[in-house]
Amino acid sequence: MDTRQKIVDAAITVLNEDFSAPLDRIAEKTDLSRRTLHRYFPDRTELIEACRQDMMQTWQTAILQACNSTQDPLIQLERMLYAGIDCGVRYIFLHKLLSQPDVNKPTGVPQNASYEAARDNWFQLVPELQRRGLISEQVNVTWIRLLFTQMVSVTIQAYQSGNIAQNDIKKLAWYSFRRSIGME
Amino acid sequence: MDTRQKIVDAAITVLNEDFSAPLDRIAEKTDLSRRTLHRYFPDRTELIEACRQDMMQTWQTAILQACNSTQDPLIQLERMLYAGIDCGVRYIFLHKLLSQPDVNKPTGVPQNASYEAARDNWFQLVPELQRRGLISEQVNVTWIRLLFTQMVSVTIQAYQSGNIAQNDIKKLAWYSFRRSIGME
DNA sequence: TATTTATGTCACAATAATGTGACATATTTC
DNA sequence: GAAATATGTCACATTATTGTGACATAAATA
Repeated sequence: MDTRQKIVDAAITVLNEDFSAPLDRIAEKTDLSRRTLHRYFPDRTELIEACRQDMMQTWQTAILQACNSTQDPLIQLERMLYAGIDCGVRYIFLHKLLSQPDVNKPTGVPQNASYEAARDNWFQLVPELQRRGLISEQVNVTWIRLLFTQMVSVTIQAYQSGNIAQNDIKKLAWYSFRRSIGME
Repeated sequence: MDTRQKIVDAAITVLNEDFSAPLDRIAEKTDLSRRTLHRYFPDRTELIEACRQDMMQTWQTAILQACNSTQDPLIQLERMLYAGIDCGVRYIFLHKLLSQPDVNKPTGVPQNASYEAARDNWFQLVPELQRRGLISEQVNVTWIRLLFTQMVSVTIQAYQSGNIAQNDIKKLAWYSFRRSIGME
């Protein structure tokens, strides 16, 4: 498997739990030496940048696929949740990273364009569902977005805990999520 | 206000976001010098330990109060959620810390006794509600516990976002939570 | 006011983390 | 098997972080 990707994967996992974790921690997780890690990523910031790119790419692809797979916004929402879960820690870390603007490179360049597009998809979806009366108008869009993100997080933790049947865990997540936002 | 407490508060907030954050970051948040911080806490581990104590104490007090305020387990659950929200970042960080056993001091001494008691209250509550048929037996206890924790997290983020009316935010949290675990 | 108490500033040593060069050893590719 | 490529090991300089002592200054208190 691609070494570079292996490093990014490990970095995403480690940094998601502890953003200031030393690079040794990441190298250790990949079973590579720190020296090798530095061969792929000259310094810490470049590694983080690579993570950001990777996360955005993965998420964008997943969300577009979810949107294009059907016209029904309800099913779109469901598949977006599954997409988030499939992206796993990537999804979590991405949103954590983007919500801490101080971490981002201070370049005014909006490299996020395609991500923004994906995000817009999301934001349009909820009001659409509200118009159709499927989600209560009472529930704030911000609130729903937070619930969504955290539901992905919960699901990942549940996977890791091993205390829950892996088969129906996604369905369970969808059940809890849609009810939490007032559906059905 | 108590300086020591001010430091612990800042530490909990900062370390919750970034566990390996340098002490300067915490000192900065308190508007104290790092030197002063070191006068109260000789080293990093002692500060973290103080945080742990503080968090356990706060949470234990809150949860006991919630339990003793009524006999109705349903209302107990609701008040426990409010208690978690009131504890704020404390609650989040406490559970994050306790779920990473490597971080804890390797002393086999169970200083957590009283906390454990508080935790047991929690764990007895859900099965009780399931017995009474108020929560579906289908939903796993682990899953509920994760949802609970994340709901506290969501609420705190919602507070911070400023996009949601502060008044009814707790009720909203309770609404989303109880529905997510299959109630009503 | 004199004295304690809390805090700040600065300098400093000790340790930890980062990033790089030089060279050895696998591993792959041709 | 030889060349190219990837990785490991070690040494090293640099920087960041940590923790402490010495002294100054501000604030509270007697």
